[in-house]
Amino acid sequence: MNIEPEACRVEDALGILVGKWKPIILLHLLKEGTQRFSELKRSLPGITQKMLTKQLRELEEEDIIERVVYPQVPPKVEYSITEYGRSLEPILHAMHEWGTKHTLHKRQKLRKDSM
Amino acid sequence: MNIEPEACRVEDALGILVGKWKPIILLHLLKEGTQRFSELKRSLPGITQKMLTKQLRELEEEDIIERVVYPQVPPKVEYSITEYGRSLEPILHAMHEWGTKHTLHKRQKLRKDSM
DNA sequence: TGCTATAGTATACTAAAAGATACTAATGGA
DNA sequence: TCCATTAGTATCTTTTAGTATACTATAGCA
Repeated sequence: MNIEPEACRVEDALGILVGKWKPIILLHLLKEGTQRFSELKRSLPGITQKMLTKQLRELEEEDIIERVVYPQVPPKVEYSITEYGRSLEPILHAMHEWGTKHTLHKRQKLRKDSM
Repeated sequence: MNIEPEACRVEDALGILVGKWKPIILLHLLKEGTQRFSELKRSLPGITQKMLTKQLRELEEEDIIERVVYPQVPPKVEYSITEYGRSLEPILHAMHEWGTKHTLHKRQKLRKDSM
């Protein structure tokens, strides 16, 4: 792994995953498959329309998700993970694994600190 | 992988890695081993003292790095990755791998768009 | 005596991310 | 006729992240 500033690409992956909502959006699309805008919104309690739209547009821009508009009223727009987007799965998985262990670690630390 | 909001731990890993400087700091410590504050600062062109201190403190707080102060003047403080911190390596590696592919992907997309 | 080096802290500032709230178009149904 | 529905925009405010710059203590050295 070449970590020289010019060659280090860790930031690229990070840049795509970063944001309060992006990881959850991706995990949902990975798990549930194609989802409508309103379905995603319901799955993400607390997100505003504006934020959801923004995150989706950014992910679309990077070819991570695909947006399909059905020309009907009321509107219907479906989002799904692209094949390319699926390649992020190992990272998300590694982070989830680590996060689970981290929770234990923190818990142990708390116990130790309170002794 | 359980992605339910209460059980999803992806954010934990992300939270630790996020920041303009944290990944680079970690990669440097992983590659070079123990480093003094000033060595790190020289390795991170553009970072301010305040930022470096802040990032290091946050990483220390999470047990990712260890800080050792030598009681001498001028001061000497050494930072190194903990065993626990090393467990982040798979994530960093996966991100680096992905980032490398992503660069190619973007390049191909640009070529396609300009046709 | 005054300078350098080290690892910081203090204060003020700017920029970016996120949140709150209100608004829109067009159709189908009561 | 009026209301609900959907997938958004438009504006504004707040919060957080990051930058710039100046300051500190103290030993050793010229």
